[in-house]
Amino acid sequence: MKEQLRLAIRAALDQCYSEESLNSGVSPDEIQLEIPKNPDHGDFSTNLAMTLAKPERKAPRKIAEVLVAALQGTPLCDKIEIAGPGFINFRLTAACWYEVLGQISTQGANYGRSQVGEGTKVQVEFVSANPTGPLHIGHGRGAVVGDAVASVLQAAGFDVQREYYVNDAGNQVQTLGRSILLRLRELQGEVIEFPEDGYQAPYVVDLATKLQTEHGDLKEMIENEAIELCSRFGVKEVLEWIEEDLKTFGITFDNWYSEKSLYDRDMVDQELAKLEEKGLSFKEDDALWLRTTEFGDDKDRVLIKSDGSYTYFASDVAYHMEKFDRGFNRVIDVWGADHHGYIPRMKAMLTGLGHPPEDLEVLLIQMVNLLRDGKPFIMGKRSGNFVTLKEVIEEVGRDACRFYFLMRRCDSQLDFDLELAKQQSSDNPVYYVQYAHARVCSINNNAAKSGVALPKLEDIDFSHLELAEELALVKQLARFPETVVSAALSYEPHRVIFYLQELAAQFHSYYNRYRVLVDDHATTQARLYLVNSVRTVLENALQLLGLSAPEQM
RNA sequence: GCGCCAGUAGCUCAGUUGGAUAGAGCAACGGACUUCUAAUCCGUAGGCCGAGGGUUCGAAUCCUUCCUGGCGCGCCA
Repeated sequence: MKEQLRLAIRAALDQCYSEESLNSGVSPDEIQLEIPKNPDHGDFSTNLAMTLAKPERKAPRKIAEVLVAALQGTPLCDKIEIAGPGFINFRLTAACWYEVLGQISTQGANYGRSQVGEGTKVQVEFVSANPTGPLHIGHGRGAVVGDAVASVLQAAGFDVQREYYVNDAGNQVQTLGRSILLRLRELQGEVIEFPEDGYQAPYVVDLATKLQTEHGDLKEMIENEAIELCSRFGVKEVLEWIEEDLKTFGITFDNWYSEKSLYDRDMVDQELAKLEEKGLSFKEDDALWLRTTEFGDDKDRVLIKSDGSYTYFASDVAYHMEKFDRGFNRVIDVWGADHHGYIPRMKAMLTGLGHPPEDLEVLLIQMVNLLRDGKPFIMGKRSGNFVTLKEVIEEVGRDACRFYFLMRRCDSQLDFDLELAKQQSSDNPVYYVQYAHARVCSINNNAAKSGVALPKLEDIDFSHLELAEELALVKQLARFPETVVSAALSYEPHRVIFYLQELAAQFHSYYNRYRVLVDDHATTQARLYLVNSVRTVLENALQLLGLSAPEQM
C-alpha cells in the first residue's frame, strides 16, 4: 500500500521535471512516507516538498502545490492536502485499504513475511554461556532476544543460522573438573578443603554423584587424567541441561560450535598464521600480539601469552574469522553488556582483514536485576546463590517470561521481580494480547453454533465495513509487514510486541462497542471476515516471537 | 582518569531513525456485564523529555559541556 503510493509520488515528481514546473532534478533515494500521529493528517504524509525547498530555492508550500497538481487523478487517494510548513497529506480510498484483507487471506501464515533480506546469509550467535553451570535469568534475556532477532530476520527474507558457541576449552572447564573431582572425593568420605575459586554450587555435587555411578571412584587414575575426565563429563552434562532448558523456553539452535574443536582441527594456528602473513600481529616480550590499535582499539591485544598458552581472545578471533569463511555475509553476536569492552578489538580484527566493521553487529543485552518482593538476589555462579532460568520459567510461565524480556529495548536495564510478574499475571500484557486472539476464536465458535460458516473473500461486501473503527483496524493490519521489516533491519524485536499491544487494544475496543454476529447476514459476514483477519495477524505475530496463540483462556 | 549504555507522567517503559498538539500500561479517581469470554471497555487527572549551550524551516531524537545511575578498562574467562 505504502509502496504503491511511493511509486505514484515518484512518477509525479518526474512529471514535474519533464514539464519543467520543477527544475532542480533532485530525486531522493527514498521518498519518506510516514504515518502521521494525528489521523486528521491523513493516512500517509511526506516531507518531500520541504526537502526540495533548498535545491529548488522555493517555498515548501509552493513546491507542494506543484506536486499535488501532478498527483491529481491517482486512483489510490480520496484526498491530497498541503498542511503545516509543507507536508503533503494523503488519504487513501477505503477500497484501497480493503485490498489488505484479501492479501491476508491469500497469504495466511505468510502474511508479514517479505523478501527484503534477499537471502543474505546471516548468523546469529547467542546465549553461548560457559558450559559450567545452569543458565540463569540474564542468559534468558539474551536467549529470547537472540531468538526473536533471528526469527524476525528470517521473516524479512534473510537466510539465518542460529549458533551457540560452546566454550569448552578454557580454564573455567578445568575449574569445573577440579570441583567435581573434589566433591567426588568428599562423597567417598575424604575430608577436603574446597578452594575459593571452585564452583561451590550444589549442582556440582549432583554431577559428582552421577559421575560416581557411571565411572566409579577414579581412584586408579592419576590426578590430571581424572580432572580431564571430570571436565568432559561435567561439560557434557551441563550442556544437556542447557539444551533442555532452552528447549522448554522454545529455543533451538541450528549449530552448537565447540571451541575445543577449533584447537582439535588446528584452526586457531591456521587463522593466526593468516594474521601474521598480513602483518597484523607481532612478537614482543615472548608473546604474540594483535595490532588492534591501528584500527581504533586503545591497546594492542595478546593472542599467545609468553608461557605459550592461548588467550581466550585468540580462539575468539579464529572463531569469528571462520564465520566469514563459512560464507556468512553478516554476523550478529548477542553479548551481555559487561562484555562491551571487547567490541573495539573484534571490529579492529575484522577491519584489519578487510571486512567492513558493519559486517559484525554486536547486540548488547543489558543486565537483568532479579528481584523478589523488591529485594535483589545476589547472582554469581561460584557463590551458589542464584536462581536458574528453569526455575523462573516454571514460576512465571514461558509466554509471560518471553514477553517480559521482549517488551523493552535490549540496551536498557531490566528489573525482573518474580513476585510482581506472578502477581500481575492476570493483567500481564501477554494475556491481554492472547485474550484478543481467544476472543475471535470464541466468536467463530458462536458463529458455527448458529450455522454461520467462515465467509470467503468473494462473498464479502466491504461496503458493510463502514465504521471508522473498522477502517482503523484494517490500517493497523496493513502495518504488520513493515513493522516486521523495521524490527529486522534495526534488530529490535520489541517493535513487534508494541505492534501486538496496539492491535489487541484496537480489537478489544471494537469488540466492546460493536457486535460481530448481528441480524444482518451481510454485515455479519463482513465483520466475521475482518476479525478473522485480525486473528491471523495476531497469530502470525505471536508465533514470530515464540509465543502461543491460545484458542480459549 | 578513559570508554560503553541509560536518564521521558508517582512507577515501568514506547516514541515510526529529524516532523505537525510528546504516547501507552500499572498505580489514583469516576463509570459500563439479562447481548459474541469483564484476563475487557469508556472517561478524568498526571510532563522544564536530567541541566546548559549549539546545529535548522523544525530537536525527546544530531553535536558539545556538565550531573546522576549501571557496566567495563588483565599475558582472567
